[in-house]
Amino acid sequence: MAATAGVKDAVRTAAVDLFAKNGFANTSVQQIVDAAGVTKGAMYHYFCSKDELLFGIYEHLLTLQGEHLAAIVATGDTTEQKLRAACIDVIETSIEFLDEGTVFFRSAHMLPAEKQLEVKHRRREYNDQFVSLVEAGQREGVYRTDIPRAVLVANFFSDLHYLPQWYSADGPEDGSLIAAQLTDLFLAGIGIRNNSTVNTLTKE
Amino acid sequence: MAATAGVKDAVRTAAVDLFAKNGFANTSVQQIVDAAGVTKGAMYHYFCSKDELLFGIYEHLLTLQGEHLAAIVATGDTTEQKLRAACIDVIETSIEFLDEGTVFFRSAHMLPAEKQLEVKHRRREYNDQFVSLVEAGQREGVYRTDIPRAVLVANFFSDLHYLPQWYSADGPEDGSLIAAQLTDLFLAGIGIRNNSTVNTLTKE
DNA sequence: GTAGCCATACCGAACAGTCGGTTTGTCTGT
DNA sequence: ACAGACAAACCGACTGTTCGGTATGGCTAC
Repeated sequence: MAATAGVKDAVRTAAVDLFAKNGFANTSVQQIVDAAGVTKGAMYHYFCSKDELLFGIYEHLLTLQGEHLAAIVATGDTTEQKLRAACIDVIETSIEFLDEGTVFFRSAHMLPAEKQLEVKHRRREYNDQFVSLVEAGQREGVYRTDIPRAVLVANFFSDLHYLPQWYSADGPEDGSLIAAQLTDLFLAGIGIRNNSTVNTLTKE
Repeated sequence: MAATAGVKDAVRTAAVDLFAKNGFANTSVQQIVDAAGVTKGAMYHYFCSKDELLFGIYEHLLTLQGEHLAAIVATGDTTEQKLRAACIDVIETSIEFLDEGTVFFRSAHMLPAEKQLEVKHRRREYNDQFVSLVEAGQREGVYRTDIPRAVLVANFFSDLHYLPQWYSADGPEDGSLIAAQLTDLFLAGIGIRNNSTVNTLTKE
């Protein structure tokens, strides 16, 4: 089943799949290697622990989304364009890696304390960049200031957490459409006025 | 440490605490009974399994929030008043039982499949009642109809899921204030126009 | 009152199974 | 012959649960 060249990938794929379906603690190393079509010896030749398998999932997502956000911030767009692009991107990425997201939000506490700190730190970096965008928008007078920034931002990140719980790729809705809709709801909520733009957005 | 009369309560409290802090799978029965100041024998005299301990947490929250929502729906208020009250209540309840919420959203997949189904079913009941309120508001022309109801509602429930991850009781913000703010953000997002009312709301 | 009876509450050692990880050995290409 | 890539057997630690047994306290018969 696994590609001839690619024990690592086969193990990773199987691990994400099983972790998402049954949870990290309920998935044994034996189940993973069976699903990947390899043996424990092969797996431990490439990965030094089960924890590392889990941490790899976090690494991958955090790096990917961090790079995306940095690229968006570095453009010459307006603050509003940047924030919208950032929202759309992170939702679309979360949909693309839905299984990873499931594991991410459910099993972070299973990581060894040291790795948990690293994840926390890197998430904070993402969060801070995001907050900066909102702050800039507030200074420009386009976002409301009557609610703490932390609450405004939490209101958006919550969508990412919940996504793996309700979104189904088999559903009638396309990922990009959902991304546009959730982004619109968020921006409508934090805007000075509620200018609905979702109808034009979904066409571009 | 445990009240002289109350092995059950002592165990329950300790279990919620440890499950929230270390996760269900990482908490051994021995740890629970040690923290509760009782023995395993005593615990298994009252609870037939570790799973039942977990399920009890779900039962409690689901029953409580279900009753609250039913009471709100049964009032003679307008749809808008009902929806606002429902939002405020469920956020406040989630803050009051923050540890339970942590366990709820993180460890549901650890339940035996049969119990998982029951939880799913009862959550669907809550969800359906909530959707009905939004639907009524749409018919009355006060909520937008350009985004699927499922997305509108998911956008709110997501806040509940995320709450245990960022809200801290030690923080500067009061629970009721956060509830009003998050509710306002949600209602502003789904409203035909974005009428900010949070300033008056937090005074009432 | 008090002796006998019994249900309930509780104890804690032991069991049986599972798991992550390691050791040892084999095969293959160079 | 030697090193990297694996396979298979194995180990020690830990877990949820069980179960034989003890302590307590109320009820009944006399």
